[in-house]
Amino acid sequence: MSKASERAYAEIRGLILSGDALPGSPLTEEALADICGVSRTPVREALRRLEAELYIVRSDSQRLFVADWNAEDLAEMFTLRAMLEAHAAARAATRITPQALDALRACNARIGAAVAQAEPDVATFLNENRSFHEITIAAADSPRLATMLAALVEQPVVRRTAARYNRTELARSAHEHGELIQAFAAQDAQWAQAVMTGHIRRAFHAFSAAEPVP
Amino acid sequence: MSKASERAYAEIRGLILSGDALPGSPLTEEALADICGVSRTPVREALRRLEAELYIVRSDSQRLFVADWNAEDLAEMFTLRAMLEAHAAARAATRITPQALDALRACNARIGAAVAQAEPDVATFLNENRSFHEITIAAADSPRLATMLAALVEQPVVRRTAARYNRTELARSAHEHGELIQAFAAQDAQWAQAVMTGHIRRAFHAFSAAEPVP
DNA sequence: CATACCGCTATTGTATACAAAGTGCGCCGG
DNA sequence: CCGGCGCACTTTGTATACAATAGCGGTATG
Repeated sequence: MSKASERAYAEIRGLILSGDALPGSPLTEEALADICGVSRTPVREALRRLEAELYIVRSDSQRLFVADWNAEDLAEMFTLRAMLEAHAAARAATRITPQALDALRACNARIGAAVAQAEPDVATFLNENRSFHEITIAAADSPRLATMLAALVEQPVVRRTAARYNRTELARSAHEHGELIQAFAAQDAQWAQAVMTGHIRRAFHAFSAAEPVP
Repeated sequence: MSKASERAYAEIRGLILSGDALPGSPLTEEALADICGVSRTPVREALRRLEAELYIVRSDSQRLFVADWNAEDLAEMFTLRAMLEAHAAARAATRITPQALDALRACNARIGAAVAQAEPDVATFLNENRSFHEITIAAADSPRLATMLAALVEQPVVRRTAARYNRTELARSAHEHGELIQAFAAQDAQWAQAVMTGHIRRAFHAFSAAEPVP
């Protein structure tokens, strides 16, 4: 996607995820165009994409509203993500290159360091965690899977999950990554799948334990 | 999606799936606009959607080409479809309404009739089969799942699969639907999931047994 | 007082014009 | 003859103008 479209997408997505645009509230193309400082054309493209990713919904006839994600929707997202990302891990186990494996090791080393500190460096954790999962998904070598997962992995959700983790849990997360690396090194698809499933399911429960939407 | 966009989408998708637009061949917005008899604007929307569904790919910089689905891609599609649609069946098992269940029964009765004939009515089979799966997915009550599956269930692929089925296999397909209905009636999610998995996996192997792309 | 009809307005859909960017071809120089 | 540079053309991206449509409110009538 090109500059203006991308900007509009990021901007509108930000409005929704930050809560500035409340669930159920109407969105008009022109108002968004003004906010983003671009014309309606790129806004429309951004909206199509956001609609496909279920950030927004179309009413009876074509009016747009911010989607309302309830607890059940979020649970379903985690379930789908666990299924698909575990499948990705299984694929990656037999396809990953030595280079990618090294990249994962480096990534997880940085996560370990960030977590080991007296005051864990959550920002680094989040960045490296994202890289870790991105490398894994890339190693699965399935554009379809990558596309689907992209619509399922919401960084604000991940952030809220990590914010809830204490140091022990952050360390456990890093440990799970380590086990995943072992599974990859052994090219054991089942193992990788199981570890990833647990990894995501645990994140789900940590997320659910967090206070409701702020 | 509205009239012109929808038309462009259907038209272009048709070009690709019919083989009129060969894999790897370039597509230009203007040429497609001419073919569809609309302007570039709705064509662009259609292309975005087709890109998201991986019918087309974007080159290094923004030029569009017909995607090239090889055997591995198709296998991955079936695998993902089996996973997701089985999950949908599991959800549907505990959520389906009596009305929807009746609709499935009626649907499958028509499939049974179409298959029982000396010369099976494949057209009816395909229509009712599609309805059957659509009702199931709707009963799962997960817009996300529905969106994802929509990009995975290609009717031309289904058609080729069914064309390969002989009467015994068509009947077996109907029988599997019947078992799914039983699982739904019993509200047994695991059973429903297992039956659906087998149903799709069997379709995959029937499809693979078919001659390579004509 | 309720309801139905009509017309205005707000919003989305489509077309077109223009801007930007990339590609390929031809020309020139080594 | 080969390689690099530059220009023209093709193609995509964005803005804007116009068309169609749906929603809303007012008014008039039963």
